[in-house]
Amino acid sequence: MQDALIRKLESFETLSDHDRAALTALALRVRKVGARVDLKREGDAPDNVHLVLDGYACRYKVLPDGQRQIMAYLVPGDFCDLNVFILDQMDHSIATISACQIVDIPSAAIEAITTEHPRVTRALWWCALVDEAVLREWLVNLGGRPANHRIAHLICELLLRLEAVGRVTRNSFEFPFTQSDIADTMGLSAVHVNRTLRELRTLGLITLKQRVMTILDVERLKAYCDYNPNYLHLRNTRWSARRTVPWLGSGHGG
Amino acid sequence: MQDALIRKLESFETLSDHDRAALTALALRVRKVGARVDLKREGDAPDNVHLVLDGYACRYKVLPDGQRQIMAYLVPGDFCDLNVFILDQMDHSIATISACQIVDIPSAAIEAITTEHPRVTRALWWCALVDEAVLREWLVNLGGRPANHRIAHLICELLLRLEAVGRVTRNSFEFPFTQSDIADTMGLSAVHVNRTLRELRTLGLITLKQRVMTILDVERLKAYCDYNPNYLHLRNTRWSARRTVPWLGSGHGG
DNA sequence: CGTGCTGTTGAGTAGATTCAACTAAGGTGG
DNA sequence: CCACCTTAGTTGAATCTACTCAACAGCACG
Repeated sequence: MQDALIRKLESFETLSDHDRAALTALALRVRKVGARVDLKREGDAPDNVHLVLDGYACRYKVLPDGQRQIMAYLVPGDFCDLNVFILDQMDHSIATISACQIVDIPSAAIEAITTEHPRVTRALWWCALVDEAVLREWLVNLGGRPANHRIAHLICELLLRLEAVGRVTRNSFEFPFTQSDIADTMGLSAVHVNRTLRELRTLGLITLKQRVMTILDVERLKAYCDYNPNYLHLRNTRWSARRTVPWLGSGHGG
Repeated sequence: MQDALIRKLESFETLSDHDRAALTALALRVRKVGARVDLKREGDAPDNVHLVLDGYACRYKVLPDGQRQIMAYLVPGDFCDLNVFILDQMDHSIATISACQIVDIPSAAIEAITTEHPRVTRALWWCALVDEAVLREWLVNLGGRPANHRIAHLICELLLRLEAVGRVTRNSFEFPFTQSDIADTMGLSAVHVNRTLRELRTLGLITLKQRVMTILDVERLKAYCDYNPNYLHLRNTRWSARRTVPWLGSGHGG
């Protein structure tokens, strides 16, 4: 199950065996990290690039009043800090949610792969742009949707992102987040998250037990929150948006 | 006043005359666009790179129920779409707020400048990372702060960003946003924005008339909303965070 | 001199919060 | 093996922040 990154990249661009081998070679220094551990703290100087191979992590900030805001979920195949080496210091922290496998990649190794593998370079660019698009969609979520749609939207997004890295089986996936985590993500109180999850359960849209989320009716859940996956820019998956020009795969990667 | 971009980049990295000349040469095709005009619509295919030379614009999305969510303000010196040429289609729209001067830059010109000017390349990277950091901070704003702090925070951010491009005089700057714009930005109703602005005026923190925002007491306003400018990663300005290693300017741009 | 957009203010309402009590589950040590 | 402790989840009641609806004032524009 170490191919999360490759699977994700291939949901955008078809890679050659050579490309895949180069990516696999990045995962030399794999490290196991427990749940609820800081990988990086706000103010730290960037060092290596970190990649989540397995498990869930998040970006977060803590406000002066102690309030925590989670700004991103990092799932297998996601980079923690692909480009931050430009900056002097982290402006947010990164912590594991569940136990994780993390790869430390020297930024020189990233530079090397990008000079030799144009398709991989394009795909890494795509990663960064999608991360930003997800951030924008979360902003829409917090700014424009009520609590029940907000949480449904998050669940839809996780389904698609996890499916792109092969972590979904029969519409079920690992869900190690506590209700407090979701509250700090969605700008809600933990109590209200509890009631909202109950609503989604009562409506027969999801079940959630033993840290496993199951979506009972994907189409109904998507309709419930008007979910539009275009911002994930998935191309080679069953969720890909219909396009006028299905300019698929085998890119000549300029 | 065409040097907004250069000024902004120099708040991160000192540039040579040669670098500056190359950047100035980008602004060939300048275009005037009226207020409230779409520059790009969701679903469009990316074409050129667009740069705001003068005026204010925004990124936004419209939800199925007609609700508009603004996700970013673009001020002089900001790129609309520095890297989106990787993607097949825009996942959000971009519109002017006030009348603007926009430069259309062929992506080839960007590629050319980045191969020849490593300091400029680093600085453009920095732009993209700061844009993302601003987005994260906005998420914190919507998720974690009450309406009054939220709006105060936005005003503080605009002050710093506009100061970095020379658009602030005696703590005053152009503020062409309507209260509805602010509402759609901050996830509030226009009525509540009105009352909140009145609160800030009553507290003697700001004045706002004839589309000009004046901050009466910058330190008090920043204290009011616990403003921390670290996410803007400004280095060569009076707002720069104190650093242990002031590894300033004249970077050997690797 | 109306028309439309922006801003302002009041009144009633609703969605979400806080506080609080309590249950369930998991882990630890005697 | 069970008492104990801690964390996560659940539910009720009261409160509050922010919303909706509505009316109106100021101003620009044709």
